[in-house]
Amino acid sequence: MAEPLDPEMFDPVCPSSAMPIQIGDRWTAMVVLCLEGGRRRFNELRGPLRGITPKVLTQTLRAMERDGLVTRTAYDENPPRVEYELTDLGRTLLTLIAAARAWSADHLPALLEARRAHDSSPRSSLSR
Amino acid sequence: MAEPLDPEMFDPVCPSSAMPIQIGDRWTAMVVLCLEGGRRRFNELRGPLRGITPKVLTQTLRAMERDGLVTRTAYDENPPRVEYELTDLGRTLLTLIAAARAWSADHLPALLEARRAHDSSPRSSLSR
DNA sequence: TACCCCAGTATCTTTGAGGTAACCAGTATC
DNA sequence: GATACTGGTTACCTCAAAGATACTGGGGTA
Repeated sequence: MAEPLDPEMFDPVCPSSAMPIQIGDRWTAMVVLCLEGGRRRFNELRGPLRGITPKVLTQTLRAMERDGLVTRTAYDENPPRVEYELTDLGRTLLTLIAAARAWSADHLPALLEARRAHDSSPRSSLSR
Repeated sequence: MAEPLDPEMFDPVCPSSAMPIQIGDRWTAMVVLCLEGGRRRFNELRGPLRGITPKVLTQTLRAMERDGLVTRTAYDENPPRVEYELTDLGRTLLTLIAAARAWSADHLPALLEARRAHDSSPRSSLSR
């Protein structure tokens, strides 16, 4: 269906610790990006989504299905096969995600530097 | 300094239940919008941020200060006075927030309709 | 003397996000 | 025939964050 996903496509250091922008749940934007290239199976998604537990992936996908962002297709086979695909509505999030990534590219270093400076300032450990 | 803030500027129904885009913590984007028109005092922010408790507002502002998004200025007066103001970095979030709001204006109705349809579908309460 | 103001703290309860482990039904392996 | 494996999902528990409620402090006002 599509190229295999790059298991390193997301930096495990960044996700929610630094990135101040979030689309939907913590993993929604990454799922959208994983599905950008076409439909994917459940365990195919687990690779790039470093450290996501199957439970949380199920929750995320269910919520996205409910919101009309992805479709879920289950094939009556053995072993079972389920494929997820972006809807047109889900695809509209791509531009927004691109804007968020552009912001990060432009401004995240400044934010991290401010944080570092604040944390290492002697003032940050004193009472106000 | 600036016009008083409209206490109805945010819809208490929407916040995180429907809006699939989030900047920073739950309240960060709203704080940025409140500060867009100029510096504001602590209790001035509590009005439009319907239902925020002082504890959470303090936490939010402290985190934003740490990240270099706002500055905090305390005046040694009685009663005490503290003012918060957007930094240049904080101001860069405005375009991103505008993009998120534009997405919502364009697509949120479709998302909510998908959710409503899904929830009222008999299938949603059956086993898979 | 009592009370109010502002900008927060302190304490407790509730919510929910996430981790671990098990499940199912069929298929391959030994 | 018994065991292990497979993919997707579920049940159960834990722990940190969010929220509700109440209180602080110190000068100004009645």
